[in-house]
Amino acid sequence: MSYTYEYPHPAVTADICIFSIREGTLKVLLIQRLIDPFKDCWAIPGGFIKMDEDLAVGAARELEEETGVSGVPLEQLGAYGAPDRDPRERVITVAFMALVPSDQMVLAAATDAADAQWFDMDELPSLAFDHATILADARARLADKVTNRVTETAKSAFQFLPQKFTLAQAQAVFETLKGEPLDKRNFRKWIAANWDLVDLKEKTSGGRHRPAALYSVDF
Amino acid sequence: MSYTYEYPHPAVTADICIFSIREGTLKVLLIQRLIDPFKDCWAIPGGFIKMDEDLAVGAARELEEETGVSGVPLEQLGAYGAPDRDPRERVITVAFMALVPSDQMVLAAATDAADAQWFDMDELPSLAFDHATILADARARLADKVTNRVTETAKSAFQFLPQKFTLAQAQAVFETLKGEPLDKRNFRKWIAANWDLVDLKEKTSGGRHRPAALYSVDF
DNA sequence: AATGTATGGTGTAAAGTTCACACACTGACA
DNA sequence: TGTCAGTGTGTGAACTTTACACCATACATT
Repeated sequence: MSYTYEYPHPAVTADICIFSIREGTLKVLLIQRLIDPFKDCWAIPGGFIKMDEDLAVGAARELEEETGVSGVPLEQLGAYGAPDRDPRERVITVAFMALVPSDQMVLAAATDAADAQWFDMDELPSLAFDHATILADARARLADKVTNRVTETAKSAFQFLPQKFTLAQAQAVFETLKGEPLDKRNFRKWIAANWDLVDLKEKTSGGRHRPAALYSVDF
Repeated sequence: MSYTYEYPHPAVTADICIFSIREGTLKVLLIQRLIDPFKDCWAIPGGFIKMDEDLAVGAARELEEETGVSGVPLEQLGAYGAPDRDPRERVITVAFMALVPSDQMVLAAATDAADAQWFDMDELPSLAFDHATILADARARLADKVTNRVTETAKSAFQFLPQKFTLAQAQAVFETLKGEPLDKRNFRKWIAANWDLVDLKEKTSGGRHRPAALYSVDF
């Protein structure tokens, strides 16, 4: 089967930066490429957009195919289209990002991928194509979104917390996402002002310290 | 000549929202389509990306081809790719926006365009494809950029002012771009704080009122 | 010459936001 | 009963944002 056009057409892909928190640090999901170009190289997951699907839908499909995750709010970062970003042919990619809870995830290396792994954002391997640029842009956007406005992205931060959580746990999550330490008192004021926290009137126990109050969040 | 691929490829275009101020109101440059689909319909200028050019370069080329304007800082808005946005074939477009001084512009209807005209943003015709959506997004972004940060976009606001201008003239320009009235005293504080205004020690004359001080701006 | 009119030009106070910062509390454990 | 480790709490300074009203000056009109 082949497809013929009167004028040259670029290929269009969607690439998705999937962030998560594991072991208290910010991770990104990368796949190891099975085929050239950049065979064996690590890359952010993504793939070709089908002719009858919307960009966000295609990105979600690729995301689900390669990681098993669905239902995450994808945010578009923009299009990346330097002429030589793919050595095979002209490929324009539309980048998306998502923040997902990693415990719901089944890592399964799919087509075109030898492996799929979480990488610490501080210890990235060298990446295929211009993925390092895309990922850096996504990282900056993530930090921006998470604490500035009450967005879908910020909501998903709570996915890293158990149903009942302490404010210290919440602070740790937001610090990881933002990439910088936050002031304890200011953080508590912020979270109380911006989210609907429910004081569960329960306390943690078992720590060698004063018990912490447990909260849940309503959206 | 034809181009054949193993898998189907979408076409990729760049569309550019070109804003300007004419007669004190915000205008956008539209072209009237010469060919189907949407023949005779108005649309934002744009065209197909060449295989060897960067997205922004392609957008700049289309912009120059269709309007004669060059050297404007284009800002990417994002990709729009609903499967049915173009009835012919799958077309994904990358939208850009720019703010240009309209007096440097030579309006020349080019290939695919029967006419090119400035439209008042408050009196838009119905637009081809999903251009109404793109344009609405661009409008919102413009209002955001212009007064919030000292960006390239904000710099270009001064292109609508003569070299020597009064603060009232400047305020009118910024109000037009932002789409809402601004407080006179607060505006004067803002512009003095954020831009390097040079007091030319000259005054306007001829008006039936008190003369105004003239300024120029250094970047 | 006096008056009207149209625009130019100026300051301050209140409200809200952001940021920095230090110490007492309490349960677990030894 | 003492120490450890993390919990929990309030205020002031700096800054930003917003609201708001009156006199000044040139020209035109009478």
